[in-house]
Amino acid sequence: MSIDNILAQATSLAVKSLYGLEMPADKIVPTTTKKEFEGNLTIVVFPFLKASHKRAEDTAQEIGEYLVANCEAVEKFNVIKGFLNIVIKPSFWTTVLQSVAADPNFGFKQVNDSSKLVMIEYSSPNTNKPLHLGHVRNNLLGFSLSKIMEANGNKVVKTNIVNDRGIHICKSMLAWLKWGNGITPEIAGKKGDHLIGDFYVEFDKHFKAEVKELMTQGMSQEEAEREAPLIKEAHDMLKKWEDGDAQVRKLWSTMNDWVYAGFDETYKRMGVDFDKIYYESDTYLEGKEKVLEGLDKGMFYRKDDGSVWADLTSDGLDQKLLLRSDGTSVYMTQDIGTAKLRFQDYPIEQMIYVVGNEQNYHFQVLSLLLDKLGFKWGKDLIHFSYGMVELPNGKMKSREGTVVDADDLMNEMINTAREVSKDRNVEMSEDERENVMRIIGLGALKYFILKVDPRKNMLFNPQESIDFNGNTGPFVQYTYARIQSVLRKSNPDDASTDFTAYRPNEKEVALIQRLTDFATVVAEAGRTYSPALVANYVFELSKAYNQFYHDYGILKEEDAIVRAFRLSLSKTVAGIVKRGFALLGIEVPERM
RNA sequence: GGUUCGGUAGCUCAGCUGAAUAGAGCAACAGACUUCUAAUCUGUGGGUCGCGGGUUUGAGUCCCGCCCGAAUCACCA
Repeated sequence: MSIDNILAQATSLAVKSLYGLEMPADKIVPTTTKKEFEGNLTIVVFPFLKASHKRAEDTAQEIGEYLVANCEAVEKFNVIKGFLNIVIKPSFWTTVLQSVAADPNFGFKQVNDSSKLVMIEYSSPNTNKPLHLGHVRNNLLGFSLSKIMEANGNKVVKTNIVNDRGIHICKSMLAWLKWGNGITPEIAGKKGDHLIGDFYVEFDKHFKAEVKELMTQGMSQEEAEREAPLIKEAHDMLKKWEDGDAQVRKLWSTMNDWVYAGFDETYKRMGVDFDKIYYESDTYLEGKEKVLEGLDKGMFYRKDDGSVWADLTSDGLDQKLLLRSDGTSVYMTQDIGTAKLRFQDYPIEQMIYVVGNEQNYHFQVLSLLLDKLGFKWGKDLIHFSYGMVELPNGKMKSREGTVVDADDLMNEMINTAREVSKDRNVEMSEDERENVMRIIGLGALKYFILKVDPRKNMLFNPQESIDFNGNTGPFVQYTYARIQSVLRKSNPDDASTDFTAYRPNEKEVALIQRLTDFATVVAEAGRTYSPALVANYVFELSKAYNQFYHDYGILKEEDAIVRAFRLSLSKTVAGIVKRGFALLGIEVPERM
């Protein structure tokens, strides 16, 4: 049990015994005492005044006296206005450190057979272009969320739904046929996803030219965009694809395989993975079935033109199209189909979709529809909605060439890490150096993205935003590397020295207190689906450690007991930093 | 217009279920390396928490209204 709980329970007993007030312990939340006052934890006594019928100061005084007399851990207290500042016995903190140090799973809940099964969908790329900065945010959030859910005792299945069919894919295919001259990723010396992306752009270029030409001949823009020969060809191709035309299907699968090879490389570099991948080409027909089933049961209705709709007006929403008049699927239908397959494959108890906030309405509707269709988790599905990444001159626009490519970005970050560290002389092999630069570069990128509240749009300034000092990934990584250096140089005998009798000083107590916060933060991050909480916590912990490191010697300390204590403290901090960063999908280097 | 989400220091952001004088980082300025890693540490300046009401002993936080910004409201995905 944590010190917070102990104190809360003792206080609960105190107000019961002093004032006859029934106040459950979980309603009393001791806070960390502000650093300008003496004390470790503070209890605000205002809520008790109605029962005590005394002034705030007197009430605090009485509770303080009760705690000193009845609570083992409390040493003394002071009162300022309605704030009861409590000093915990220093010896108590030593025990706390020992228990945290001894528990490699401190703060995590066990996953077992009866754990809840949570499926998390993230990434969800299209196969017509490479991953960009928006996907980076998505991937990092999704992966981190899966780690956080696991740490909170859930079984997690990470999944990805690949949008591998549709008109946009046909555009790339068509462009490749027309202008590709049989080129392959091998011949081009280029990742497959980038190659296909180039053809998508190529299509757009020619298409625009055609539209422009038709418009000079007097067509309106909409008309021209509909009548352009290229788009007609693309539509023909889509029709052939849907009819299962062997040639088109073969080209389709070849080109998609190129893209998947490219994606795999990017995912691997980024450090994210999936337990199960679904493809829209497999799921879109399933959705249609499910919708027709719903139509039979009278949940949906058919218009005169044959299209099928859901009426959601009673839920405060609109009419929503589910099948086109020609019987083909729309986006919503596909998501229903995917849900159906997933439900067949796994006993899902909770579903989390990591998808951008431009889809908020879509998921509101999806939740209602899945619920109507009888999916247990439909009503309570979580749309983990995150904001867009903006650039200094606005949004990313592929047409204007302002898309930040994921592969380029990661390479740039690693190069920056090399640049920043070129004057440092930490000895390591070339292989290790390369790996460390990778860890630091990616760490900077991941931390930068994950420390921000996911709901907010975030600004990415390639020149200025990525810093390696201050509140950054490398700052935290440095703290870890620094501790490892100390541990490497320490005397093994110190590790076995008993320091139970040691009474830690103020800075040390503050650090231990921070360490115990880890459990609270992990739980809170799980409850609110917030990697940012973990990121900010690990930063605070690192900062507290760096202050301690600056003020006190560790190996330099002559007293063997103090030395042993500080080594244990350092080692424990490093452990929590490493585990905290692991929740974010960020690695830590042994030296840097 | 409807719905959803944002607005905190010059910039980028914290601020959990209400609590002490609203905090970090960057940028600016001034300091600390013969020392366990200075990617560090210390200090200074910088705020009408979008605006106005309300609830409360107490509001950046909760409620109402307004202003500004974003997303969305397709037989696109």
